[in-house]
Amino acid sequence: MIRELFRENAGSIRVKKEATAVKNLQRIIQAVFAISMEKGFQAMSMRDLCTESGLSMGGLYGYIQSKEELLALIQGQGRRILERFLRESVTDLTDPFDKLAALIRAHIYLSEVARPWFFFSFMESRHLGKEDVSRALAMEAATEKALTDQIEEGIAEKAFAPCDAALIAGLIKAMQQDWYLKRWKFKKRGTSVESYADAVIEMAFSRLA
Amino acid sequence: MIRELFRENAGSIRVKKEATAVKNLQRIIQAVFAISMEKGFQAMSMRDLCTESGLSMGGLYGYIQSKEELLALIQGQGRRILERFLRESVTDLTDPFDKLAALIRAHIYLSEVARPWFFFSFMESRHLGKEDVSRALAMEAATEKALTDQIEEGIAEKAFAPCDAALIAGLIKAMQQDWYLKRWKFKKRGTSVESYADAVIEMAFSRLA
DNA sequence: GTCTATACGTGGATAGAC
DNA sequence: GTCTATCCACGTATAGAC
Repeated sequence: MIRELFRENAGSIRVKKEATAVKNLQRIIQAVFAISMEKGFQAMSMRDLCTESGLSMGGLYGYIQSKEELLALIQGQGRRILERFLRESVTDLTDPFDKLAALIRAHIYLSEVARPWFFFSFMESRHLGKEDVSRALAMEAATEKALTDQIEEGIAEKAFAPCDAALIAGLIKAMQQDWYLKRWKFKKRGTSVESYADAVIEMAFSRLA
Repeated sequence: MIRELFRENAGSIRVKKEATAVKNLQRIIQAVFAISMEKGFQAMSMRDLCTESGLSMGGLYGYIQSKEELLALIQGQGRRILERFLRESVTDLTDPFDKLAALIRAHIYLSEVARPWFFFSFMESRHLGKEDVSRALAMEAATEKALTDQIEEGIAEKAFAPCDAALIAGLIKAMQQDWYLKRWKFKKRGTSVESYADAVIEMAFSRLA
């Protein structure tokens, strides 16, 4: 995953030895997540990042060209994760309820696995450059559209009751998002990712049945 | 509202003439919301704030003691709004469905009226001092508990089907929050606050019936 | 490839005139 | 009560040694 990121950005990374570069990029990105989770990306100084990642200022700047570019880099990585997810989430299920459930569940599980990125992206993507903001919004719209399409398909097959599919999709998405936005809450309560996904699915099914 | 804020913080505000102080505080807070909405509180420099609010650096510091204190000030104001809301949201309705609907609706309407604060608070409260973070979390828990209690009451009266009230309350809250977190989306689609609240209520009712 | 040292700008905050 | 001018610390980014 980081390897891909290295290859795609090889042009702007001064360090050429792949093994070293991948190892350090990994540390840098993890450090960014750790610090941003606590104080936010804007408040993170490059000195903070050096301390946390174990690199020096000079070393760090061998991997990025500016703090802003670092933001875009991480954003890009996440976009790739999501794009792959959207491509691969086409299942061989046929029942509309099963298909919708699979879609809801897959997204929640993905956000559990890649939670640092989801959280980071939600909080920081507003601060990107104009172009990257549009791309982030496009990804957001795409995930929501996957839900909308699925609901409309179910309505067309008369499996779901007629309703405003886009509106319902938005509500489902809001519930999905809460899983990575409020993790501290769920952790405290001991809610598992499985039971949370089940709860969202049950809520959606009640509404659509 | 700003008047209250002035009186509660009179000790740390150098300007003593109420009319002037209230007017300027109003401008300062609006400016903070405007800038933070775009680039975030951390990225907002005090010079940005001066330009936007129309005050000079010296003038500005007659109202606050530090940038950090400004954050706490705004946070405190919002907390008062929410506290008052929670006190006043006790209705004279008796039907569990009606009571729950009223609670859901009231919160969404409040977040529509005081949207800048809700959005700001969601995005920036993590960056407060330890003590203020706890207070913010406590408010969050309180609003969710109001929902939980209402659901449990309905279950006890056999109006709602038995379920994990806290989990359902969390899902409802997630949907409520989406209204102020994704306003651009709803604006683009032309979704009205009334129809959004209706949609959330319908979703909740389907699940609980 | 990585470090240390440093340049240069901007940040928050204040002193003192008006 | 408000402004202008200024202080000093810290921010990002780079140059050059190793």
